[in-house]
Amino acid sequence: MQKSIPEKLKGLRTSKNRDEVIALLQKQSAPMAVEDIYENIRKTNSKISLSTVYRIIEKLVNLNIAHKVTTLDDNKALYEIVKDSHTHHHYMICVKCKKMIPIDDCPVKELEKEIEDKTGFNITGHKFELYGECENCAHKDK
Amino acid sequence: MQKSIPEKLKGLRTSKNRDEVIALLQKQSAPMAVEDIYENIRKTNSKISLSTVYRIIEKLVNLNIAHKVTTLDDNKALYEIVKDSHTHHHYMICVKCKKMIPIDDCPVKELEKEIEDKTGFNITGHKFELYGECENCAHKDK
DNA sequence: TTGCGTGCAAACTTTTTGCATAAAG
DNA sequence: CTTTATGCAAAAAGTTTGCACGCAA
Repeated sequence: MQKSIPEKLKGLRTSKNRDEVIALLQKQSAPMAVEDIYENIRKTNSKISLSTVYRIIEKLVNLNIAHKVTTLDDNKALYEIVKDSHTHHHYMICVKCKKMIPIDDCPVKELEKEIEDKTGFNITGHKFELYGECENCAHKDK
Repeated sequence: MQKSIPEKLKGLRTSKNRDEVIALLQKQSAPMAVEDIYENIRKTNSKISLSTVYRIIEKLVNLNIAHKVTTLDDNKALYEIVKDSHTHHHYMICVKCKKMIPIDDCPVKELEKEIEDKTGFNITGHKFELYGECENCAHKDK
């Protein structure tokens, strides 16, 4: 079982900024860019700085509270809250509208075990993304 | 069936630089960063410029000769020659030594079809990467 | 001769860092 | 008090662009 976020934060000083970043990420259904996190928080907390957001994100990733997600079309990193293993999921990314659509559960788990046995690699994580046209975009144009 | 590289290049002017980039990428078993391509080619062709490499890579990606690969630990893009569907493969990335180890074939194909049926998404590509410790690093230290 | 491909330098974007100050414990 | 967290500005790192020139066709 995974530790809860408050457990993972144990030992650190409290920080309003950090709490706001966590709360914001928890509300999202798709990963967010650092810049977007910054601008969003800025609406209600005009003092936070971009470098603080970067530093908070770095910490959250180290504590395994957030994950980095990378996409093929974008040079900037996206982040999302780590889901525990049975809510953990992946995304389909529409190559037209760029929407990221969550896939309900993770279909990779069994594969992972198989490959582990076959190769002797000790697998601790994975990344899985699908690209294509979402229903909306497939119906439009053409 | 896929078009061959010379077929894909049809219509473009010949370019020594582009040929060297393609030849270099074809020799690799793991994807390369633009900077590495640049430095490698520079050893024998001291005149090529970094922006030319970027422009060549952009063209190769548009022509579907090369692919972009993104990894979680690195902010820079990596590129590799597009493999046709039956040699197409994925990587296990060692979180310690950062080595990228190819997984022989693509175990995702069936999954893809399944998800396509279930969701109505028209899947055109995917990304699949495994993270963990390679055999070497697992034996070392600890 | 036309215009694609290239080198060079400058601009841009994203991320990291140094330093002085504020706030937490 | 001591140390972590923060803001600001500057620096780095990666990528893109403008311009003039060379070379392929």
